[in-house]
Amino acid sequence: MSSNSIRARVRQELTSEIKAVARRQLATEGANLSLRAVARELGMVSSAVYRYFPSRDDLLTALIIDCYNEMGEAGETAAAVTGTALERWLAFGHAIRDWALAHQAEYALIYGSPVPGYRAPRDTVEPAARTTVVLARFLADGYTSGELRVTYADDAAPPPELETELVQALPVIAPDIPIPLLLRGLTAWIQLYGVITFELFGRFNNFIESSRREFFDHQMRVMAREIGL
Amino acid sequence: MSSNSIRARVRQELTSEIKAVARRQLATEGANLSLRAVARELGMVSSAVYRYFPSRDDLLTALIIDCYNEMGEAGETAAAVTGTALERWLAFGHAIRDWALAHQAEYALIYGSPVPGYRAPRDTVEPAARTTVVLARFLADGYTSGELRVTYADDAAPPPELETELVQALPVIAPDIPIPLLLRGLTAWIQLYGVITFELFGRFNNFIESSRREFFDHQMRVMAREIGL
DNA sequence: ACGAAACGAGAGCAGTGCTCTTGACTCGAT
DNA sequence: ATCGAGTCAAGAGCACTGCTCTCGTTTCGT
Repeated sequence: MSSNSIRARVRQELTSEIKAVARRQLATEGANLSLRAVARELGMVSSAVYRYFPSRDDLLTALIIDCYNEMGEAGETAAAVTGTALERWLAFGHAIRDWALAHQAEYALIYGSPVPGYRAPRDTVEPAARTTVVLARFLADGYTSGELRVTYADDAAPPPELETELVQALPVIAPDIPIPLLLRGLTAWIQLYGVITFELFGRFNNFIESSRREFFDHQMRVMAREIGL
Repeated sequence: MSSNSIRARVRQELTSEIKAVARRQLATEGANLSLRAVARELGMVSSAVYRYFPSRDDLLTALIIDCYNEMGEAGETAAAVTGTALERWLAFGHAIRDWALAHQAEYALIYGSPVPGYRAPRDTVEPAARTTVVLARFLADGYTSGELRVTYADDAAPPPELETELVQALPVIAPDIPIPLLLRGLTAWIQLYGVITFELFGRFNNFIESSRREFFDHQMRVMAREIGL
């Protein structure tokens, strides 16, 4: 059978070996990592790498997909922990942040500036949505189970254009939650990644240095109250 | 006098011309713009550009400083508008967003992923702080004038390590405001740039498309209430 | 008017992504 | 066991990059 042939196995191993080396290079070179340097480190010639990834962008795509999946899995397992909704929310947030801190270059690759000239293929959108799906499910479950207790009494009503667009997107995001809760969830979503991005991209330098984890935790608790925890 | 010599004037003009071309290239090539391409577009040879910028990184630094100053100026003039504190807050936020939308590559350069291998020199920190200074002054003025009415009754107390670090940083950021207000201001600060970053980096694609301005406005109003407007 | 400094142009070096060709290897089917 | 097809690593080569150095020329301050 072809899938177990020597060639297929070697190909599989070499493919992940290339990705591993490329991810190590990502830390120092960022998105413009050198395919030739990867090949050099693996003791092969650059043209050989093209047997495994038809272009540098395809290698980047493979890395991006892997990173999205890793972060998504980290978020999923954290959110699946047993405990109160608040505990699960905090576990989720810290899981995302921990992964980002441990893989700064990878986080920059998937959540930082878009790589110029790179067009993300369709294969990336599903892995990219994993963490967002966790969050949406968290909101939906919390709402139907009653764990999220929010009163939207003094919420500013969204302008009609925004509301219709949100209603339109609701079925594919988080069905059966009210628009005000979705808006608050979006605030929390943006805040979560906003804090991480600011932290990793140096916005807290010479300002918040030793208590960044505490700051993140505080912001996540503020957002927890925002979504009704 | 040397500052009025032909050479000095030509040098001044060519310097800004190089920066202008480089910024145009920024849109298509991002942070890895080509010094040679810039030179080519200006009809000179690549080595000539090195008379004006000793390295590509120095050219990037010049662009970064210019961008910080432009955005800072946009924020300053917007915040100086006459009106209620809420109006000034909204004007500030939209000014930042408008500048970012009009200069997407430039925004990515200063607020996106750190350029690998690039170390920002000291000259950049003051321009970088301009928008933040506007915001800090806004908080301080609003607090002393009583325009910001916040009750911190059910605010979660920050952990002591975070509080001491914030107290330590308070004098250089926004003197004479209480820590709870500073924390809420940080939330608003992060949210402002978080929404813009998500919008520009494609996080809203296939989700919020035509009502992005309304969404941003809504988030800014949520944050306005957060800081007591 | 003269020496110094600044300047543009060109050649050159090492590196890059990518293509094409060449020869060796492995595979599945006969 | 053999043989054609597909796969592989290697190398040469193209156009590009940042950067350095040298070489005449121009401009400056004195």
